[in-house]
Amino acid sequence: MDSPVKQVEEELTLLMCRAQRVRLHNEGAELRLLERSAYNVLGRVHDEGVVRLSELAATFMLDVSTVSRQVAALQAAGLIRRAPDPSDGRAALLTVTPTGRDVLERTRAQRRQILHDVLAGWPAQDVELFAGLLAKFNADLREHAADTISMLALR
Amino acid sequence: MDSPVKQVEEELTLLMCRAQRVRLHNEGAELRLLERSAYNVLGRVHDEGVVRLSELAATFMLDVSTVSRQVAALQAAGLIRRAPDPSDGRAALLTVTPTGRDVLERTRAQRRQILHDVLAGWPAQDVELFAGLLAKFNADLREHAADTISMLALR
DNA sequence: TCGGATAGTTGGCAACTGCAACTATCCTCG
DNA sequence: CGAGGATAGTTGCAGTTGCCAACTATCCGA
Repeated sequence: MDSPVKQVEEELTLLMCRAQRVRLHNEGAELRLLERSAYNVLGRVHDEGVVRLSELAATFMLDVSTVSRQVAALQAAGLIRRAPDPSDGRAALLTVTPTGRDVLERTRAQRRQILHDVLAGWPAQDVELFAGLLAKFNADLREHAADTISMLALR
Repeated sequence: MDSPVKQVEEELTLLMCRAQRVRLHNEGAELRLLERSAYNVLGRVHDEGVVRLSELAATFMLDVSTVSRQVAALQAAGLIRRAPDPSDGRAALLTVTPTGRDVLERTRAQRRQILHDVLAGWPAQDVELFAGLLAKFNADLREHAADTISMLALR
């Protein structure tokens, strides 16, 4: 096994472990933003414009049932709207409400600011490179979905 | 907010969400390997040689209580050994047992193989670049630990 | 029109996490 | 040297996330 792959594996492992953190108790601040999971879903719905639930699940490589609950919560909070799909009575089309859009924008700005600070010492070129490689990696992950799942999850 | 940072944020978000997958039911295969969390901890202990629990927690940016339980499980499974720290009666020094080492090696080989497949189409140079940037990112994350936590977890 | 596929939902269960409270040990300072 | 604060870990408690399986409703091809 060649060494760069080994290093990628190690670094990804570390990064993913860190990402496991779950934020609780986020009430209190008047500007209460979004929880991790909600942010992911809301952000995706926003970027797609209109999506189906099953499409979201595929993107995130999550079970539809998982996404179903997250969407339900977002809808209850008034951040997402579901409209019946005129072409398929089983499906629902998800869109972001104005409120949802507003909350998302604030959350994103905050995250980007933090990331901006973390990357402050990086040459602009490296940031671009990193962005490109991450994008490529995500794309390839999705193509190898079946294998990938075993890797991420570790069977 | 400049665009490359934005893209990094988006790609990381996607990647992290995918990493949320938790694998259950991993019994069945005779070569039952490690679960995600256990793999992370075991791998780190192995690489460090000897570590304290609190050190692990800092590396993963997790609460010590969380790591405490993971270590306890690994110990119960006979993959990790704890020895009292001769220089500090409160602390314990963690090391990997021969069995643990064996299981870890198998798991790692499998993961690397999968990653190898995902990265099959990449020029060797890009893989190296990616590895380097990930490492740099992880290092910077740890320096900005306080901010980082809010970002990963989303407050 | 009937039966198999598809979109989502819900119930049940396990894994992770964090915080707070608690024990045991360490260490500094009077 | 003894007291009190800091530090290493553990445990109780509760919340989030995730998967699978079973179920409903709809769609679509024969």
